[in-house]
Amino acid sequence: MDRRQKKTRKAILDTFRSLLEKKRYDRITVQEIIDGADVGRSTFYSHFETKDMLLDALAGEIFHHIFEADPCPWVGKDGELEGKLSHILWHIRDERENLAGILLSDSGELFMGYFKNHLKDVFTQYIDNFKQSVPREFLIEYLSGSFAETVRWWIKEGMKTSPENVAKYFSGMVGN
Amino acid sequence: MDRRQKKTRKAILDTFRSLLEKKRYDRITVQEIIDGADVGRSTFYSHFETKDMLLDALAGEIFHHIFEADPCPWVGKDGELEGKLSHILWHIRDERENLAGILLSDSGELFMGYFKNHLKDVFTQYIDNFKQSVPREFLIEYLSGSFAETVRWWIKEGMKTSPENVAKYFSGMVGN
DNA sequence: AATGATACCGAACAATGTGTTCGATATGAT
DNA sequence: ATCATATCGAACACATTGTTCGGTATCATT
Repeated sequence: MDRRQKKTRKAILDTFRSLLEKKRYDRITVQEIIDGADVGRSTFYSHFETKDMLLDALAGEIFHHIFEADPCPWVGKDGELEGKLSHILWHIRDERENLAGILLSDSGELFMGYFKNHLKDVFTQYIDNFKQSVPREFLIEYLSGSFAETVRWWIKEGMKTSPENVAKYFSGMVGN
Repeated sequence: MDRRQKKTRKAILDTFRSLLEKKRYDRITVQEIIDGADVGRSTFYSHFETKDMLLDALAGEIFHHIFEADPCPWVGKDGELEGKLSHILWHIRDERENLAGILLSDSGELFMGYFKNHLKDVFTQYIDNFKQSVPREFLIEYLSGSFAETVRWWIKEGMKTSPENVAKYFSGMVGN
């Protein structure tokens, strides 16, 4: 990828990110973004068709590290759900500067949506181990929402608890 | 209140509501609303300062019946949390035509936010009965989110289960 | 260092939406 | 019947959007 492209792309995403921490997504204008990034109007549109696609791109970059990252040595047993969650929590802590500002912002709900979608994939993979006394689809929806909410709380509280304990914590919360 | 005011207010709110079922909140323009409601531009702004305030008004009307309504005879014990939740679920079922379209729409997350805020008040009232092995604030946040998610699932599934069973269901889910 | 490709700039553009104002009209309450 | 006021509708200045295009700067390659 051309250096110039990388540079402008980064400038746009960074500006967008910092704007998101200050005001709601739908009040942010393309004008503000290109002013902040010091980029021409046409340049912006050559990188992103829409403001929505810029949002997708940002969410993608943020959650990529957390969910697509290679398995880490420092987290043990990865076959079980609790291990996987703990693994995810480690990555989240690594990204806390990037996540905190955004998940706790006015547009936080937006990113919670992306977050929950990723989590749904995870739980979909790991949920077979459970005996399902409730509909599978609901269980996945429920667990994703609950875990996302738990993480947001964790971040808001300053991540005092260790990832492993949060995972245990959560497991205890949802029972089974 | 003047008949004319009531009429236009209703026309605006109804149009807005039906637009919300078709497209995302932030893509809806005032122009579309006043066209649909067949109302003059200045009239709209004499009723609502902002599109956001229109949203507030709509959310207020929808959730008012559910949360502010008088205690009902057909629901028994109201002192306990499960009874209260069951009570709320009854009201939700009464409002299902109004709720379903909106909670399951593209702007559903927006209304889930309002919903969760109301629930937070409820849980805040009823939570003292619990021994708190986890921070109270988190517990409230967690329960509100979980219950809201449960309700959304309930609505999506066509409300086959009875309110009492959903309440029990939920209680079982969160343990304690 | 020279060359060709291409990413960027910046100005201009039509189109659409916003929020306000104001006099005229219609409909309400009494 | 009278007075108050809600609505209309047109006009307004202004902001935002998304596109176009010729010129300029920067890149990768040889």
